[in-house]
Amino acid sequence: MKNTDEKAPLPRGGEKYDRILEAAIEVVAEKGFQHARVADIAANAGVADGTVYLYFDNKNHILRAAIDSAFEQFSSRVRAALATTHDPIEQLKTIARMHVETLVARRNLAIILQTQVRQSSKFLEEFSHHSFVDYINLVREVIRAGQGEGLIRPEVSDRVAALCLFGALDEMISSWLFTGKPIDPEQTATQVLDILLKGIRTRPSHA
Amino acid sequence: MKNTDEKAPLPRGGEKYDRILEAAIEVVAEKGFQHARVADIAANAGVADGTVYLYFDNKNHILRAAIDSAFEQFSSRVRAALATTHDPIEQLKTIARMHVETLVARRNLAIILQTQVRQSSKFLEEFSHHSFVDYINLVREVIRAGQGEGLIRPEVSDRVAALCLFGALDEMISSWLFTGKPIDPEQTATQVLDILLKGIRTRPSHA
Amino acid sequence: MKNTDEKAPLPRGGEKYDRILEAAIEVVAEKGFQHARVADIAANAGVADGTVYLYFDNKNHILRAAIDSAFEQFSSRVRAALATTHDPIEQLKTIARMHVETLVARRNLAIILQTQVRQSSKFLEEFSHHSFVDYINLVREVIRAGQGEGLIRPEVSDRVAALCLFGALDEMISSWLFTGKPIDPEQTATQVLDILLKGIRTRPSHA
Amino acid sequence: MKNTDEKAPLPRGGEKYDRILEAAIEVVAEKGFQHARVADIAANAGVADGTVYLYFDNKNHILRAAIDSAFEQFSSRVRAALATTHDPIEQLKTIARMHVETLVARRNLAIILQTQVRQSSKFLEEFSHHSFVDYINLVREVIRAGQGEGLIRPEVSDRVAALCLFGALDEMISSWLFTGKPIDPEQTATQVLDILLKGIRTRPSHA
DNA sequence: CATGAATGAGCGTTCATTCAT
DNA sequence: GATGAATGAACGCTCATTCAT
Repeated sequence: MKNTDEKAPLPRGGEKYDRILEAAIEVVAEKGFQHARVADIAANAGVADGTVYLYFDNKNHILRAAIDSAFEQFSSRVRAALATTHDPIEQLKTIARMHVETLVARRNLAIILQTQVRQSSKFLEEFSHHSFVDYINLVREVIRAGQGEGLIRPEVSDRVAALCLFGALDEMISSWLFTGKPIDPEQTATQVLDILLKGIRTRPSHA
Repeated sequence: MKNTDEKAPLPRGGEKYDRILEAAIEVVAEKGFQHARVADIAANAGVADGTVYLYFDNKNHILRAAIDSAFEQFSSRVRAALATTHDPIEQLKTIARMHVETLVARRNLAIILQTQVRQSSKFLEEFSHHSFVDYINLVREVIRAGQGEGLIRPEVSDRVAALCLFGALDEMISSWLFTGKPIDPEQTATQVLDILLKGIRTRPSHA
Repeated sequence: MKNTDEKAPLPRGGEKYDRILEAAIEVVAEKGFQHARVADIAANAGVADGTVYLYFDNKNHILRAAIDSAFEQFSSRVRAALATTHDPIEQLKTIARMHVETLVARRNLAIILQTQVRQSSKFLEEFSHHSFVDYINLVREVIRAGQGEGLIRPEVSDRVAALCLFGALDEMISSWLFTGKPIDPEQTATQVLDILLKGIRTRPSHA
Repeated sequence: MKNTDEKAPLPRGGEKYDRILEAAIEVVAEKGFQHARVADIAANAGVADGTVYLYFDNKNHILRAAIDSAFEQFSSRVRAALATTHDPIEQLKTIARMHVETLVARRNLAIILQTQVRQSSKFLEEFSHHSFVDYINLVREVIRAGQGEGLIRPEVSDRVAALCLFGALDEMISSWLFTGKPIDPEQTATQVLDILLKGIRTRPSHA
């Protein structure tokens, strides 16, 4: 006889599922995860408190699902965009631009990524860090391709380069959120990439 | 009748004050701010629960004081180190190395800076974001000095460059904390700075 | 985003509401407001601690509601009783008798009125002093009616007379509670009213 | 061998003792007993927190001593005043006048008597209700004297009459404290006594 | 599937009291 | 006697989660 206590798997989609996810992003961005009450999220999604638990195991899992979903969406959009060119340098530009554009366009998501993601991986039961690693790997591949084509210095670690790019872009977003000053995604991405590609030092005259 | 509601200013230092601060850093790094109970911090500091409130207004202020104090210590140590050379490039190397070294040496502090600082400035009553800005400004000054001496490209925004440096270093620390793999601060700093200074692109032959 | 901070109005009645109110009167009469724990009240009402907060904003409001409700019930019962006669003297007798009878019958309520009401109006957020004033006004009207009919001395202030009546009755109740000796409501009311109506002085022979 | 754990009796007087008592009356009148912190009282008296415990067993005892002392002072002043005449009616007038005058002159004390005394006898460990009974007995004696001289109706209970007088005066004070309107002690006492002595009813024409 | 009333564990903070100096 | 830093028990309130309807 099977253990009938096993819980049926929760529905991974559906209209209400999405509404709850959207509501969670909104409320968590507004108040932070700890101060976002499940009741708030439910109210914002237009469902009863208990309904939330028909779609998610618990509060932590809502945030986890929201972050995962955001990363996945972003990752797949980037992958799609990368298909339009084979020039690794152009691809890096595309990544940088989309990164900034996406987060500037979805401020709530940006707030959550800035404030909650690091929390998540340590204190919420391990959000699938997976999707973040995926994204970084995407960048690393592009860099290695660039190295293969002789466009990027071979002695540079693709891992370090990818982290530098991500970290720099992230810091620009962070600064935008803190200062509140509007930024131009195109220009911001260009500035960061310019530095990453060419460095800030003046070219040694004829070394 | 004297107004007995005014609170005497709390002691800013002293043996117990320091013990509580240290305990807070340890416990918060371990469990996260929300799950760190005041009772945990008190026990860890070897004082009674109520004693904490002889030194801090409330739980939030403990974390705030810990972060502020960490930033201040770091900032002043960096300033001191910068005095040993006047070469801006060398100074940037010093900053990068000390940044990584300090956080690798104080893992708990690194965890808090990674996981709690962004939270703090948004959801706890504004930790003095001040000390962070101070640090960024320090880097900007060095960069501007480098531009003045013709060592750094003048068309680069010192603000963007400083944020890129900080973001990149931060991401390396973050990656270290997540993966758990030990890193060599010296080498890490060198790698990041190499990229920031020279870029990742191969030198266009003789364009 | 909807403002999820606005609180839905709490239910003003219902079975649980009443049970909590009754429990509060019992516990507060027994231990005093300050020593009455919310947990005590909840246990006494047979509900969980948190349930109390589904019906009342906070501990203070429970007491407030209890006092208000008691005054209102009493006030309306007295009003009803007054309709049975139009003789102001008889009406005063009715008021006095019901006042003593009601509180003797509900000892817990008497205790609360004696010990908590004055507290409430000064230190808890103003219980609706309103219902007390209502009661005093009722007495004043009866007295004025008596003056209109030439039954009560016109030079007497209706306010002072009403306060004297209330104060005297209150003191009898207070004395009963303190000494613990049983009293006969009918007789007590009669004695007090006799004094209020005729005074204690012997009639000056033929002045 | 005697039990050396016995506590030495606390000093019942002295400059600090009085200062603490005065401070307690002020603070308790202002904030209520429960919200009056021992630290407030100590600060107001200009002594250290711990010093309070050199003179009083605990917080409750401070209030108890304050109330007792007030009643005793009042009682003895009244007794002295009563010696100036032997006419019981005049004596009642004196009592009424002094009662109102004293409390109007010492508003803080009036507040405490209104709000804290009833509390005391039930919830603070029995303040010496004694001093209150003393006061009531004083009035009863005067009334009995009046009855002996044929000035006061013999069928009236001296206990009830005394309680009526006290209750009525008390209610006038209470009304003053609540409404905040200034009152004339002389006139107030006269009005109350007029009612107590002659009643509010018009004299039956020639019954 | 959906509801939302009910639950109760959990914790930050206060403050009367003590005692080493 | 006097001090005031330190103590730690006590409790109001919140909110994630459950479950009868």
